[in-house]
Amino acid sequence: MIRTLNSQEKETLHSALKRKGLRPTKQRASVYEVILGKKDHPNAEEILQRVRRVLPTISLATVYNCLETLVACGLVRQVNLDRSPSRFCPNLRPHAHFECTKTGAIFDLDLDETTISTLEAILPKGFTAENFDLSFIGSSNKMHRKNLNTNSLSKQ
Amino acid sequence: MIRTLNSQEKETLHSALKRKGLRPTKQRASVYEVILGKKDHPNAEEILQRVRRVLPTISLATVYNCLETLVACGLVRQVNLDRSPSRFCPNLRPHAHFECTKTGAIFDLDLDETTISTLEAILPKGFTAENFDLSFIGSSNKMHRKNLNTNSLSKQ
DNA sequence: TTTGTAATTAGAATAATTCCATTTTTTGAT
DNA sequence: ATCAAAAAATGGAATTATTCTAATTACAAA
Repeated sequence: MIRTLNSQEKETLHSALKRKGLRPTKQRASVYEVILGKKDHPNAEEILQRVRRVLPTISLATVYNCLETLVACGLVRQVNLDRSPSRFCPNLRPHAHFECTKTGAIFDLDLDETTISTLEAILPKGFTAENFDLSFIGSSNKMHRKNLNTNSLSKQ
Repeated sequence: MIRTLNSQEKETLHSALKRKGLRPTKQRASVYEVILGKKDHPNAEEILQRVRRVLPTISLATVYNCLETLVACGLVRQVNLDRSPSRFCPNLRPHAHFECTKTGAIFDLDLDETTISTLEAILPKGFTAENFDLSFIGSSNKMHRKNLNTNSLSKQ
């Protein structure tokens, strides 16, 4: 069940790479494809397993290289929860993460404008944030569906 | 310049340990002392260096053990920013962290009730958080004073 | 005081990630 | 197309934070 990039996604990838003078290799495309294909916040090792179904000889080092490139190009986000291996996420909207202690599932929680303003207001004068990270840990009654193709949830 | 625990701090430590059936050893007291003494969010290695001024033979493994114990007792908090080594913090009030990209300094940003409510309101129905982590990365014009004995800042 | 339990210790082991040297691929100029 | 230069991929070694293990030491209660 291997999803391929549609032409719009391909264009997004190619132009983001070109903007930085980087080449659109099949390894980079496959890693990007895997991250878009199943939005379950996989780590590098899991991404390696999935990419190998298409490129059986890709190495873990290359997966790390591709991930670094995709993050630097702003195409995917690196998510660090506590000290567990970094996970990767294609959701570029402002959002928080929720990790369910029962299932291990990670959900995106989209943030509305009001909430974002409240977060910005936490900063004292003289502080400028270029980025923030917000995560919750707890339990939820949402099932962790194997093929969930979005896990963004909003309030209510 | 070695600070020692005052009687109230000693009492806090001893009773928190006793509640879990753990012993108040000099290693645990020293690690706690170091974390209270300079609120600059040191990591395990930095804590080792500081504790060794008092207990020259303490090992890194013991520092890790003591930190785990103190965190489990709710006396200190473990702060993970990205994938850098865990840091430790004696501030038990609800707060966020701000890491300055210029100086590396980490500041506590205390959160008021309204902000905490806004954070809780991010969770959809069916989600219950037992904990959250909020951190900012950016730059600030606050100096990183070597002997800053508090780094909590509030809005304004 | 012994005696069992807990804590400390040094060093080995682990795990995620990065680094390094080599090979392969791609690009652009001819 | 052909070749040279640059970039990327590769496998394996190195690094780093942390945990584990086995042995020793300290402590508390009987």
